[in-house]
Parts: sequence; C-alpha cells; structure tokens
Amino acid sequence: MPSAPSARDRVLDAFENILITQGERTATLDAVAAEAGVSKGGLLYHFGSKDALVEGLIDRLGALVVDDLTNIRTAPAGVVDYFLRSSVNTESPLDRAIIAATRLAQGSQPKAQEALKSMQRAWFDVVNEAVGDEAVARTIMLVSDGLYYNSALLPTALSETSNRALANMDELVAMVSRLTR
Amino acid sequence: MPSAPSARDRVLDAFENILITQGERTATLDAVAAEAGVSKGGLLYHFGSKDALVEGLIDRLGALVVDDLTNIRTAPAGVVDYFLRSSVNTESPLDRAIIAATRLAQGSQPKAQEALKSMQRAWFDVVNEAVGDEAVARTIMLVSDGLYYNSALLPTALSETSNRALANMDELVAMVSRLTR
DNA sequence: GTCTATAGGGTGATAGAC
DNA sequence: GTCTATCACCCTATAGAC
Repeated sequence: MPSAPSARDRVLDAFENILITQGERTATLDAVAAEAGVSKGGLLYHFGSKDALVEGLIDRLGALVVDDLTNIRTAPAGVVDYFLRSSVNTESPLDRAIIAATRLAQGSQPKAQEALKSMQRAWFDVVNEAVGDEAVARTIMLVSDGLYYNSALLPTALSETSNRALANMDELVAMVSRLTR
Repeated sequence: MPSAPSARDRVLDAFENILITQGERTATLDAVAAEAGVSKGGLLYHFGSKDALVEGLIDRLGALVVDDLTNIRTAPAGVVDYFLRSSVNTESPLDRAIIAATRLAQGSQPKAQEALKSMQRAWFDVVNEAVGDEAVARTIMLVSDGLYYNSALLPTALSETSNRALANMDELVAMVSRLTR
C-alpha cells in the first residue's frame, strides 16, 4: 500500500527520472527541483549539496540490491533463469536506480562506480555458487551485462539485439543452459 | 607514417579524451580547447558549435567502423574469434570513438544513439552470416556487449568480470564455440 | 519545511584584432 | 587560422524570510 511519497523520495525519483531520460548534463538542481515540484531551496533542505543527492541515490540502490539478492536466491525457476530474465530493464525501482547510477558512473563519480562494481560482484557470487563453474558463471554475467547494456543504457531502448532477445527470452535461457551441462 | 595531426584532429582527440576519462559534463568547449592546446575561439573556427563537434566525432566513428567490418570479415582466426577478442577495450582509435560516443548517447544525443545502433546492426549481420543461426548470433552479440560494458563503460576499468574474462579469453571463446556446434 | 533572492563562477557563442 | 574580449545565460550554494 504505497502511501504518498515523502518530499525526499520525490526528489530522488525526479533525480533518477532526469538522469535516465536526459542524462547527467541535464540533471541540475533546478531541473530536479522543478520535476519534484519543489523549489531549489526546498530541495537543498533535504539534500545539502549535489553530492549528497548522489549519495542518496546510491544508498537507495544499495537497499534495492539487497532485496534483489534474496529474490535471486529464492527464485522458484532457479537462479540462472531468474537472473537472466531480470537483466532486461522493466522500469522496476531497481532497474531505474541501476540506470541512474550508471549515468553517474560515466561522469567521474567514484561512489557510483564502486556501488555498481559491488553489485556485480554480489551477483557473480550467487550465480557462481548456483552453477558451480567459474567460466560458465562469467559467461552468464557477460550475457546479463549485454542485456542490460542493450535495454537500459542505449536510451532509445529499441536497440535490435535486446528487443529480439526479449522476444526470445526462452530461447536465450535455453541457449545459456547449454553451457551448464 | 603518422604525420603530426591537424588542429582539427587534435580537437577531436581532446574531445574523446575528456569524454572517456571525465564524462559528458566535463567535456566543455573550454576544457576541450585547453586539452587540444588551442583557444576556445580557435576551436570554434574548426567546429562552429558544440553540436558540430559532436557530429565530427560521430563521423570519425563511422569511418572507423567501416574499416573494422573489413577486419572482422577477413580475420584469419574466423569472424567469431576476432569479434569477441576485439570486444574488450584496447584503447584503439575505434574503441576510443565508441566509448566517447556512448558517453554522448547517455546524454540525449540522438545522433550518437543512432550511430551506435547502426554499428551494432552491422556487426550482427556479419556474425549472423558467419554462424548461420540467429539465436546463436544474438547470444554472441550479448557476450560482446557485456565485454564492452565491463571493460569500457565502467570507467574504473578494473571491473571484476571483464578482467577475469580478459585473462581467460581463450576459455571464453571456447565457451561460446560450444554454442555454434 | 519550504520559499525567494542573490552571490560567484562556469558555459556556449559572437565580434573583431592579428 | 588562431587569438582575446565580451555577452547573456545557467549552475551550485548560501542567507534569511515565512
């Protein structure tokens, strides 16, 4: 039952939104405040600086990743199946946080880069444990990264490879499962 | 025999450099001019606007992609082997142009997004022709995108997955070749 | 908790000297 | 071809009213 989001959360949502749809350059305090429906001064009450805003987004990402790791581990269809299928952008809160953080990482925001790296490491550990073969696990990670790259990072989103792969997710999962036996 | 690069080329080199190492936000006309060793006015003689600078970079990318397609097609070790091995960033002129264009695409530069998409399509066609199976070709594209994502897009570059994959390139090529038979 | 006003510096682009 | 000077605008952050 989602109650009305706090002003703080609306600011983070707005920041994510602009990062995703228009990129780092456009994500100014002015633009974020306008999108969140507050004044710049109001925004800076909640996040004392732009850097604090970035940290806020990274903290949100961290929390979502923790939940996601549980979901992966306990997925009925199995770790690899769930992991691959969740590697296409579905505009979930986690997807949005990841894409926004990636935009920041492409600037020179070491904290965003660190957060993404540690997310990858955690995913790898779970997948590796599930398949019991490092080379296979590495390959699965690459396919997952490729899916993300296509569906999330090229903002046009209609990128050929990923759309085909999305339409053929069953096929892709079968293809990758050839590696695990 | 590389003669001293023209001022125009030095400006493009500088633009690429800053995009790659510091991101879109920092790639201002001032910064590019300083890195290229010219004044802002000097820069704007060669590229009349920032948009023209972006187009210059995309044109350079286009030319490098044309050359690359020939290299892929005629690679002695075969299309897939060459294609996968060339999917890790080696700081080649093509790699640099791709990464710089990706930075721009993450802003809202439709031309950069288009250029990257058409590059992907051309690669896919060559790989698909070589392996003769669309599902396999799609999977190979995803692995390649994953390699690029890891070695090029997370600027720290020391990203786990890709470094391991780099050290184990033979292993990865073998893994993928399991799919082609 | 949210606003307006404003300081101080950066940003793309033009004009005109050499 | 390359430079300096300058313009109008945009950016982050602070101060202080309500």
